[in-house]
Amino acid sequence: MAGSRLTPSRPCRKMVAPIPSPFPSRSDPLPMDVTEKAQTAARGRRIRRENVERILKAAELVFAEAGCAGATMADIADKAGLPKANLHYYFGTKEDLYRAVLDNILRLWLDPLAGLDASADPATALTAYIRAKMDASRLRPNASKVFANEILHGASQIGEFLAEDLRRLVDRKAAVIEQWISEGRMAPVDPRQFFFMIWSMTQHYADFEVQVRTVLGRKKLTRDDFAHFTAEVVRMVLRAGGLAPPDDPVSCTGGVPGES
Amino acid sequence: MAGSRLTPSRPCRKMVAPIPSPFPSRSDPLPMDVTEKAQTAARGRRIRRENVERILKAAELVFAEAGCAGATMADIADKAGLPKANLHYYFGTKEDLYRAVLDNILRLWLDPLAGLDASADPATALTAYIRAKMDASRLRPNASKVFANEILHGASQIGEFLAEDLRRLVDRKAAVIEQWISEGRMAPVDPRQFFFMIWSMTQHYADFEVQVRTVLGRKKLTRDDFAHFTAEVVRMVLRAGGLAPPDDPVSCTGGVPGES
DNA sequence: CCAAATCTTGACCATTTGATCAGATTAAAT
DNA sequence: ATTTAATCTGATCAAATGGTCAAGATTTGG
Repeated sequence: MAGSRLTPSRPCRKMVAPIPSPFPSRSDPLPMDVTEKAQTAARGRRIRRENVERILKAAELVFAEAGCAGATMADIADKAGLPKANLHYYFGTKEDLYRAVLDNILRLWLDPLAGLDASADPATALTAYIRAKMDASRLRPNASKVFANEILHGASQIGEFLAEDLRRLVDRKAAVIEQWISEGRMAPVDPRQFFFMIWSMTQHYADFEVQVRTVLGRKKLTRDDFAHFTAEVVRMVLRAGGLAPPDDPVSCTGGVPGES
Repeated sequence: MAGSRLTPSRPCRKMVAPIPSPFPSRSDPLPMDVTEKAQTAARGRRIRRENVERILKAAELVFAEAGCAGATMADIADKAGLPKANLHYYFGTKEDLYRAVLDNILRLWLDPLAGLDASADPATALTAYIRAKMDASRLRPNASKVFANEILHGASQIGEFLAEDLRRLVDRKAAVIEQWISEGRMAPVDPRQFFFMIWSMTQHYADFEVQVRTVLGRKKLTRDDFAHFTAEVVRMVLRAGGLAPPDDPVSCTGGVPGES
């Protein structure tokens, strides 16, 4: 279990906490005994699986709304419909729970980009990528917010993820962009800045949703609103990359598991 | 003074707190007596002015690093080099201090966009705007982070600012873009989405600095790094708006007061 | 130089909140 | 059925933290 007895370690306040491993770790259900048969059990035990799921869902919501420090175990417990002591039973500490929520999100984070293939048509591939990201912003805004919050406050929990997994993936995909450029199929751009552009623009619609909504004078953003945003983002990004819009064989919108 | 005796009001946790007025309010130094001669005094009293400045600076840093809920008065006091009780003397509550920090930032927020003039050359005007925003991200990253954090968690403190001041300004400047479009000087884009693009891209370099730095493998982002980012952002945004790069009479970088 | 106003600050609360635990309850295994 | 493992949970605690206060120090105004 993580340090918590002797060193309170100030859960989320200053975040000098230990940085977790990059990916393969499964950090949520540890109290079974000490993490040992957590793997086998995580699949088997029905009750455990259901409760873990419920807690993670509630936690993502609360962490998104209040940040790591602002979230309270009591609030999460309420939203999950379980007594507070139960959260500590499944997840040792608040920080452990926070990390578990982050873990889920990280997994989700790399997927869309991983699909970018050099052999595809640039405009088509990028359009699909942007759509996937916009879908994620629409369907999993809380995941995006938790991630944004973590980065915003120093990424002390996911430093290794950024430096290892994400960095590697970006290196690989930057090569794809560079290849397209060298083949004359795209305007010359710094591939990494190009990715930053796509990330910031698409995530903006989740992280800054309140601002978007308010400036637009909307009460609530609808599916149609998002369709418009998506089309507009695609247009602008493609032009930024010196690309004509793809033939658009069919306006498939991809899709992400989703929560709301 | 704000409610704190009977209704703890949970400062930053859930943010159901009262929304401040849009702009003309000066919410920082109220303990003098009850805000009355705050205005005249704020200018006069030397000690007060210096301490208020010191506290605000430290507060912006801590709020940026830890968020509103994660920040502690003790930490801010340390960074400001003053005893904690002193903060409560100048600013009533933590929430008041947070609002004062936000107030400063909001003022800073509208300025660059306000300069966008319809009579100017689109490419030149937008380039200047983007540079101003990138300078702000480089020189006042903490301001950007505090703002981002506030939006991310529901903007309960600046709802009125968004709905009134910012909305109005955006409406006015969207008209400028639309005019340029109708004059055939820009590609047709949704002006508001275009602004979102500029905001998200430029603020990304402050709010997500850790990610940018880590993915790029840098230890620290230099002035040159930012110059490169800026050039790249300008290029991409202009292309997105169907604009050729401006003649660039002189590569003036504008400038923002700055803190670091 | 005196008095009023302003500022300073260590000591001190009250509340919040993460975390623990032991006994009760339920599910799984034999 | 009986034992073992897993789960539940109310009560409780200790630390962290926002906020208060009153006495003292300093500055300002006349």
